[in-house]
Amino acid sequence: MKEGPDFTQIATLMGDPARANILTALMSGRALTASELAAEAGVTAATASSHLAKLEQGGLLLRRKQGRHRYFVLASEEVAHTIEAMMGLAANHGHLRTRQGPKDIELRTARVCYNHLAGDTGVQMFRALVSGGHIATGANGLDLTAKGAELMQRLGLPLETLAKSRAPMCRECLDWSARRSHLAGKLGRALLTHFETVGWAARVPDTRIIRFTPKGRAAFDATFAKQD
Amino acid sequence: MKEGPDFTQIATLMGDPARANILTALMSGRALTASELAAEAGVTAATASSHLAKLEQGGLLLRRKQGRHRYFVLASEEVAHTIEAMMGLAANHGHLRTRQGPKDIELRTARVCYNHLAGDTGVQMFRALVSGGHIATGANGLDLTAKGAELMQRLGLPLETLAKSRAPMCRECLDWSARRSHLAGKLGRALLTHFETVGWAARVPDTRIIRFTPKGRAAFDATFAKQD
DNA sequence: TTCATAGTTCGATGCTAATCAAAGCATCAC
DNA sequence: GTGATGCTTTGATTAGCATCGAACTATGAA
Repeated sequence: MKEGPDFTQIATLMGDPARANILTALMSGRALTASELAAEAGVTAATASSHLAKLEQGGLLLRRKQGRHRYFVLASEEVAHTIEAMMGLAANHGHLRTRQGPKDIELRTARVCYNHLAGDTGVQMFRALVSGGHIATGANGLDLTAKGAELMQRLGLPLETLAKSRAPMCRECLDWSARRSHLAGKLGRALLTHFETVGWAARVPDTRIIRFTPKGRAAFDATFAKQD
Repeated sequence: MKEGPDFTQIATLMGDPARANILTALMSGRALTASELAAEAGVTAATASSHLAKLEQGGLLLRRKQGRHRYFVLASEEVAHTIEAMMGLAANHGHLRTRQGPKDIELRTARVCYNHLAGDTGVQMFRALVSGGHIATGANGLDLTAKGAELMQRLGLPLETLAKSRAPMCRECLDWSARRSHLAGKLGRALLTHFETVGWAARVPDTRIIRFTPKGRAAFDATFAKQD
């Protein structure tokens, strides 16, 4: 018995409310300082510092020193993916943090998941890319097709730069709200960045919400048409 | 802030060593009794009972009453998937439970993940199915192609029966040891059952290990050839 | 019926870990 | 330098919870 890796430490780290708040805040993909995270978690700086040390030690967070600030980010996309999976279980079981408000609806419509687009809009994009034959399952998992590369060129994504790093181009990430896959990986990140750069969408400050402009929404829908 | 579902309860449930042992044991996909799980977790029946109640309450387990026994199983494939993700993080960070022994190697070669085949062998099968065009990404995620259906017919899988339930036919599950996808979903389950039925492989009692017979291994490799 | 086995509930115990205030470092501004 | 800000360390306090033995309930066997 007792087969397989021991995940108790990781689970314990995620199981404390203050630490869960910290992790949730970092799901926005932004680097936040220790003080910001303390406020986010609703604890004093001392307590937060202790939590952050543990999270870093446990491999969930990375710490970057910059002047007298310490910035924290999630350690990897895999960590983000696991957190989304946990949120999925929680949502499934009715552990929503708040009553469904307008904010919650916006979250479900479009939000940041670590560094890529999630929510209904993210799922819509994923399905459109698949249906259009722009991404397809290859021997190494999901990958960009030639047709897909063409589309990205047309949109103006710097594919050559993306190709340089060895990280996977496409990854699936299970969306906690829509309960379907959306696109993660380098491409997912690049697309979200692109939408922000060209002004189709912008993040609502201090939240994970992404808000599309009317024009941006129209352009997005034209590019990634809804599937039945 | 505090956006998204609150996963602290779920994480806390997974974060206790006794409960983690219980969950790990149930990753074998078998239904185990309260006493068996108590032994597995290394605690008394009283303690285990308390843990099992909490796990059921938290939606991670299902309880089935049968005579004077209570059988427990994981509540869903999604729960299994989340646990695998946590194991992936843990393995990545060196929290292996034991030093790499022969048992560990067997686990990495072929094991049960909830109800389907995982480990190198599971990954091999997944890649072969994808390369051979037997499964492909469709609008609703991974799906069996016509060519794939043909293969399954040839193997003798009861596709009609499978098609009846509304659960997804194919799902990807990230393998904690190989760090690649293997096949879950109804098809994944049916294939593993098939291998056992036709005697290609058998479970090692009281473990998650699956051991292939020499003949079974040969047949498996012929059907699902290793990819580069 | 009587005994044995499976599981749950209860109460007591003890340990772990979250928390904060205060003091200590480190960095920046002046 | 002096003061201010950001963060960490230390030590004391406290609350929660895992644990077990023992009593209790339910099912099955003889």
